[in-house]
Amino acid sequence: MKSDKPATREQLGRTEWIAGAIETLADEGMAGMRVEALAKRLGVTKGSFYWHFKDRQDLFTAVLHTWKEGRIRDIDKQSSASEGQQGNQLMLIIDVYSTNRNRKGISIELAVRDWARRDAQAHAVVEEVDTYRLECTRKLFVACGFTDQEAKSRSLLLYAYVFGQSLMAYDRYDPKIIDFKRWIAEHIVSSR
Amino acid sequence: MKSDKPATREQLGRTEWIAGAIETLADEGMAGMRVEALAKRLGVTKGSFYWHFKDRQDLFTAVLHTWKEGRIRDIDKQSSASEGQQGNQLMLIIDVYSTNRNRKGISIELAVRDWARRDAQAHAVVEEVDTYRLECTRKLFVACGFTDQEAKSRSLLLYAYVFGQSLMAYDRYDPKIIDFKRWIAEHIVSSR
DNA sequence: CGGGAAGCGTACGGTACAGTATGGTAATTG
DNA sequence: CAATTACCATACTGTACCGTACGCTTCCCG
Repeated sequence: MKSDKPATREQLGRTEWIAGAIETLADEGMAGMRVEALAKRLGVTKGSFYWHFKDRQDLFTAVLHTWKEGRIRDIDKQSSASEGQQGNQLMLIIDVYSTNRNRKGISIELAVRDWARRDAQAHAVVEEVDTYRLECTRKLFVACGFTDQEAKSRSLLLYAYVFGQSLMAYDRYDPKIIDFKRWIAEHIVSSR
Repeated sequence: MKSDKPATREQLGRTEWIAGAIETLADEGMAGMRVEALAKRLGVTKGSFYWHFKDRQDLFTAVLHTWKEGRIRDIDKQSSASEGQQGNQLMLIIDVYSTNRNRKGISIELAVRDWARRDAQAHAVVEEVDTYRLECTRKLFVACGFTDQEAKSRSLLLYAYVFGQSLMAYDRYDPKIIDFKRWIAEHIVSSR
């Protein structure tokens, strides 16, 4: 029987494997999601992996599920704005994805989205997350006084911008890039 | 000696290999850029590949160079707007990257950008292309009457939006998505 | 204390791929 | 026509990986 209280385990479980896989996904993308490479990273061999997982696909499914749950939780946290602070909250969402403070999160985000371009399962998860995100920001925009249509448009613009921005190489474009980013954020959240 | 007039060749050259590689890049990403797989696609064996290329990296470099040249040409073409038509030209640029009409081009774009996240050479090429694009749209925005600062901000927003938009899965968000896209395009090009 | 199960290491077969070596063929050139 | 060259196929080595089979250890439970 399984111990009811794993408590302070020293051995690996699915959780640790999934966490390691997500780390690797951020660093190397799907190309790094190899059983033996992950095992090396965790300091074990693949004997452990095939104990906890049926095969690679089993891990992939678990990674997607874990990522989705994490995103949903983050979105819920970001959407809980006190009355009258919805505008600031939207600015904060943009900020989280526009700065280097969240480097790892962005890397995972991009890796999963690239994955989703060729994998139906990943695509479905991204679609769920996107729908949830767009819906939550829509409510924030509506709370800011925009019509439902405009709120939806601005939500789409907001997320498309932050994801696309993290794909570009604009470092040498202009040293005042930070000012442009602020202008854009305000232009998305407010009217001009 | 090399024939001065290759004329109607039936054999493969670097050009055909590069073209096939870019096709594969669009379909499968960097994961598909394998010598034997590319050879199969072209109906030859890797004996041909290692005649025309030193190694894989040689092909990669050539692919990046070819892609860059193509982008520069496209950008030049897009930037040559007749007087007073710069606004429409900007709308057209958004349209090209927002519709399924340019599916392959977008796929290549995303594949190269994902590549650039882990490869310095690809990153440098993307940076050149981005800088060139941002500069050209900046001029168009300036021609529309915006200040230089605002023109730069809008250029960054424009490209970040189109790239990010092609990363998202919003098909089930709202059937009127096309209206939202139009609103966004106008909001980026004009003021509100 | 004996036995079973959880958890992991090791060894193996099979596949896919990079790169090299070398051979074959058709066209070109002297 | 003989020799060279461009171009490609084939065969081979070495590596990396997936998945399986099986063995070893540690712990728990009766």
